Amino acid sequence: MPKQVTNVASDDALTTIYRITNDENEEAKAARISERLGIRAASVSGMLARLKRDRLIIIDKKKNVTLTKTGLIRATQMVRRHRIAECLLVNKFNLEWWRAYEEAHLFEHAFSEVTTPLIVKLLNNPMRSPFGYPIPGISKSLKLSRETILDMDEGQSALVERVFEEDEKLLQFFQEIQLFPDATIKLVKKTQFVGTISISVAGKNTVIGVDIAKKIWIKNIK
Amino acid sequence: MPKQVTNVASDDALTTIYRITNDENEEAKAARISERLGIRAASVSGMLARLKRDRLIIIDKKKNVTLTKTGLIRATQMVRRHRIAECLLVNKFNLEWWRAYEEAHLFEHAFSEVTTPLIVKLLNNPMRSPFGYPIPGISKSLKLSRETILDMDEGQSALVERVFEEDEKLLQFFQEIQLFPDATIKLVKKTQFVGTISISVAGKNTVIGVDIAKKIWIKNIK
DNA sequence: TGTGATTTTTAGTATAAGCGAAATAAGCTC
DNA sequence: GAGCTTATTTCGCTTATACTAAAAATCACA
Repeated sequence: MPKQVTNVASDDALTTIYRITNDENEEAKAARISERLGIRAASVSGMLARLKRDRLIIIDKKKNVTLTKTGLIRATQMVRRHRIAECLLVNKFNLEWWRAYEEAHLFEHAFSEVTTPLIVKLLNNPMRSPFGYPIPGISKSLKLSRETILDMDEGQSALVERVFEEDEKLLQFFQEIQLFPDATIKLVKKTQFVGTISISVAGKNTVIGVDIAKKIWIKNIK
Repeated sequence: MPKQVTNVASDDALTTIYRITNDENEEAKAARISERLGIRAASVSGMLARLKRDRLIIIDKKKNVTLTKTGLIRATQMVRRHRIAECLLVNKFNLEWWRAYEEAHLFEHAFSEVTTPLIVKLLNNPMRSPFGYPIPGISKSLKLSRETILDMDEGQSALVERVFEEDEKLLQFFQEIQLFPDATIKLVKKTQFVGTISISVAGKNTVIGVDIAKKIWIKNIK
């Protein structure tokens, strides 16, 4: 047998596939996975081959990766642990919000069948992560909004549902302007021809790029 | 570069060497490390070669392994994290005492420079692990007692300082008879010629083997 | 000192993870 | 459809970690 200590790498790959297909509703192509995991395309190719061999993923004719039943179970478990870890870190350890994603990445692999329920209990059954994502669990998980700021019209307001969580610099920016889940956001001006959008959060105006706008999902537009 | 995700295996080896030499005051031979890590002697040989190459250990003429300055720093850090994790698990997560060693083994690798201080704060600067071991830290750590039950005479009492923590079955037994750190233990009868010792803990008598007796360190004999 | 028993090392094998370079395959655009 | 560009795979290499089997070195003690 190989080292067998941890399956960190393959679990991470499964998690990434889950996020792309499930949370972002995008096609999971090898190139995308490569960017997200920060490893070379050639390495992803090998990784996908192993995951396929182990029947954790399926690769269709168009090279899109989807999780098999088993793969989905594994990925869901890891995502669940990750988000529980984020709650633990922020709510109990008082970790700075913007650091939670990366630090939770370390903790998710430490959670076991034995400890996870204890932590869930301590946290009082959290339903969402600090970034607004539902925590998949025993019950069916909450539905994700697919609308982003780009779907708003000028003058409309909405609630922030969730934000892209994998970029600490971006999270720090969100923190600065107090753009958190459940914050009210108002679209002041759309100037997509220059690639920017003016929003107002917590009484202050800010200009963000279109790419960033796509990373802020919202709900209850009015 | 290699995979580089974690150095779990070599960190574990360093930790084991630390425990054997420091906590148990024994000679760290490859054979012993092999037993503790649960890997074959040949694998230990390779591991030690790597650790030596990286100047984390020294192997003397008698094949005893000791940590270098760098190795000691690494090992101490891991032991520290491990014991903090034990405290967290038992005191905050309400994990069963006897499970703490193994579960903490998973958590220790999750603790970072950023999160460890937060957890220490939450735990209010713990000085000892649930099994009675000092938590090495910034300040010089507490001195370890080298006396075990075997050093007591019949009729004497003492306080349990610490117990061997790496065997869940044994820990469950300790829990049953309520033999915890700080418990008072009385040596009722020494019958070493049959390899057993009678002790009294929490008002109840129990007979244990000599090998087990060596795994209960005590202090304040009177 | 000799001789079994224990320990340690060597040799050879395997797997997971990565990498770079180069070859292929797929998509697009004109 | 030709030709570019991007994506994916293949090839060849590397390292860490384990294993088995066998050889070599050490120990223990009679």
